[in-house]
Amino acid sequence: MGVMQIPRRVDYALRAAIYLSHQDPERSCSLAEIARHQGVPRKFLEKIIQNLIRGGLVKSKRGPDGGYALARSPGEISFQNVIEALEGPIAVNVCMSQHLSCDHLPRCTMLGVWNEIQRKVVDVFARTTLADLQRSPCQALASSSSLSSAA
Amino acid sequence: MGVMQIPRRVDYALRAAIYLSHQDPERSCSLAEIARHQGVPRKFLEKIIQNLIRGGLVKSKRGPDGGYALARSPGEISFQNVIEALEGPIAVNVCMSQHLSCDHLPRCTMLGVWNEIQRKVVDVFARTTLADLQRSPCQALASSSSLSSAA
DNA sequence: TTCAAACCAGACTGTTTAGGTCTGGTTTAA
DNA sequence: TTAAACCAGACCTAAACAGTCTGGTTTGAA
Repeated sequence: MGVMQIPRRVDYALRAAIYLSHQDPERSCSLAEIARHQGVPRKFLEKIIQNLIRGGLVKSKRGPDGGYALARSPGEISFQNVIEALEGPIAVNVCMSQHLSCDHLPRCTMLGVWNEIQRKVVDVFARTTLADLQRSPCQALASSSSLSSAA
Repeated sequence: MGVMQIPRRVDYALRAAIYLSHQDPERSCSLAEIARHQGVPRKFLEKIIQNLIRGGLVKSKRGPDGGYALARSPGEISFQNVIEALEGPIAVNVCMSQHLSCDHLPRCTMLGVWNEIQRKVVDVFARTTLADLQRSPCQALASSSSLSSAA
């Protein structure tokens, strides 16, 4: 079950970022607070957030009453930013990653298809920011037409 | 490297199906022939093709001079058919798979995004058939605009 | 100044998946 | 009756996944 499925850690990172986007940006949220609200294992989340810090998306404050806050405004943090802070560049097939060389060239007829998927996926992740989720508390059944422009 | 990357076995299955789509449908292609032409490990490919057979996409002929051929015309075999024969239903996040239940509901604001990605990915895989690849031997640098209609 | 609440860093671990391989069948044309 | 081919499933190794553990360092406050 689940080809092309995003890993849990990415889901957790996005949850954390979204949580922070709802808070006062001046306030530091402790790890425990975020973990509790999002239902994510505390220590695992800690490691994940370090990636967001190294990626410049989150800033931290140490010491008592320390914690985390977004380093930029929610409108300036895209899903792609979060995902790539953890995973590096998105590549739906191996031929999409390493400098466009496919060892089965020049006869691989699939490249166009991978290209199209890649483009569409990255497009959604790039255009969707944390700010886009701040309204709409639950859109479980919506088919998200409001988020996408026509490709 | 490679979040949301399709596994090698899916790539191999598609290669094999595409290879068969180029052959005379009455002729049986041996495993060795397919493996050689597509540069896929022979025994691994054998196991993969069994999935395609169980999925009704490929038929086999046993005995000397036996082999494999497509069970339907190339225009009636989509990427989605091949992928799901191996992997089961496509689900870009866990909440997309198990009967639309996300344990963080009703507050998960991401569902709309996953939904959109899911829809776009499945759309491409569903609309692309083996017949679409029979012309265009190499479209490495094309951005595949001919394959997609506007979403 | 010392305590403790918080973050930081990296080693470690158990389970699953990926990507194959191996062994031993069964079918069937020559 | 042989051998070329497919069939079926157990097996294997390495990596990835999802966490946990241990032991730091920083810093506000008593």
